[in-house]
Amino acid sequence: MEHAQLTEARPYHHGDLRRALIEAGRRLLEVEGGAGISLRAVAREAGVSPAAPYHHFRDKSELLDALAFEGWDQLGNQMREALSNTGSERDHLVTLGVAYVRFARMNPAIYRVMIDCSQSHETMPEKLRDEGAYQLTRDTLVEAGVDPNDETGLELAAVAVWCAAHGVAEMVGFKEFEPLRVQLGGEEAFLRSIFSQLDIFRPGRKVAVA
Amino acid sequence: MEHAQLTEARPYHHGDLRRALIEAGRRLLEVEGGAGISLRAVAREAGVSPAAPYHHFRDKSELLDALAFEGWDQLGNQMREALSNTGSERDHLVTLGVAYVRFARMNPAIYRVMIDCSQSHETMPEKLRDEGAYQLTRDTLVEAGVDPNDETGLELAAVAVWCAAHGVAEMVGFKEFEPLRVQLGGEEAFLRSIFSQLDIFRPGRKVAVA
DNA sequence: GTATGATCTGATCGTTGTCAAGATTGGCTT
DNA sequence: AAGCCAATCTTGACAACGATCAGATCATAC
Repeated sequence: MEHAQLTEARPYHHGDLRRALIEAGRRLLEVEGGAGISLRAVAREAGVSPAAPYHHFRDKSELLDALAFEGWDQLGNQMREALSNTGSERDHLVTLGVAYVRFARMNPAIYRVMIDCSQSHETMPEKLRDEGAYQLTRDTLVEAGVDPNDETGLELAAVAVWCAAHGVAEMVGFKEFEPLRVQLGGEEAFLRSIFSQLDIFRPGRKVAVA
Repeated sequence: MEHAQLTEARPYHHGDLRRALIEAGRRLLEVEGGAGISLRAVAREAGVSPAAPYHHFRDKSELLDALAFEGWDQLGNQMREALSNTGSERDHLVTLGVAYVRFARMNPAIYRVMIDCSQSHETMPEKLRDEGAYQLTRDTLVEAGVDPNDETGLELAAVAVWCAAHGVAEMVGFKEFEPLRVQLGGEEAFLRSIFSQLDIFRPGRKVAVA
């Protein structure tokens, strides 16, 4: 939150650069957007030379990984908070989905970094899977009636929820949907409507996972 | 499909460069992946100087736009084909979704370019909306029982389907899901299972669009 | 057959990711 | 307390990139 330490008498060895770089990166992502993030720009923003980051990150991609990690952490917290701020009206899943999409839409550049990192690793972000939103989703699914002993079914449902949330997060901002958005009474109502529509893929009933 | 025309006697004024650049770009996207696509590399692949493309595209982004355009076109065709190759088993929507995801997974770099371009324009790709998969989806939705006179509901449903398909396309490749994929009997079965799960967001019944 | 305008090249600029070599410094050993 | 070591930071460099511009080259309209 506080400004950088550029103007102050630069300490010879910058107390904790790694952290400063991460926060500089986050600032740049929020302000400049995803395009304006170069390793050099991050170093510049943190007040160090262009080569300094290489003592804390092997790659540019490793810096991005760190930014992504923080992003998933923050997202998890926001979803947890959203869940605890809601009454027990039984549509907890929608609450989670709305929180997810809301984060993605309010921090588009950071969210893009998160997704790109995951995809380049071909791996689900640990912060999501282990302690974050994924567990939250599974719990909520069980609470919503999914058999907790049917691990396959539970995993499948969680994947589906995540896929849907991500899809909505990335597609819902297009200008073409603006009329729909206002007609439905704003972004949140729009999101809820979309999520409510997501039964359309179901040709039969509750699928047996065979 | 055929190789480049580097080795031949270079025509002084390259017959139709614009087209050659697009196809060179497509080749690079397929082979090198999304990272290895630079304007200079495309020019190199097409056998022209690094400045040549600027007579046909204002920007690098304009070249990517053209690539994205072709991608959406190709995707539309594949979905149409998938639909016509299927019996009338009434799960046409799932067929469409599977075709969509299949394209995205078999051409990941191109698909990424498509999505990035759309997002940077904050606009739905015209090839999708006007003559492509979107209309196809709407038709299939009507066929599946959505009231064709309820424009709002129809649009909402189509958005939801697209969101879900995109989400699945981008999330379904993670290694964590490999056991699930084999357990369910391969990629297609996995996809169908996920799509079948997508009723979980529905807390009530068929949503009234107010 | 020549002028015009479109197309292509070469050279160049500013920026980026990355690396190697040298400067600086906090902390451990004795 | 002195001195050394390894971690940290800077300087300088390199290749590759996007972009621009002056000039060469060609197809074509007149």
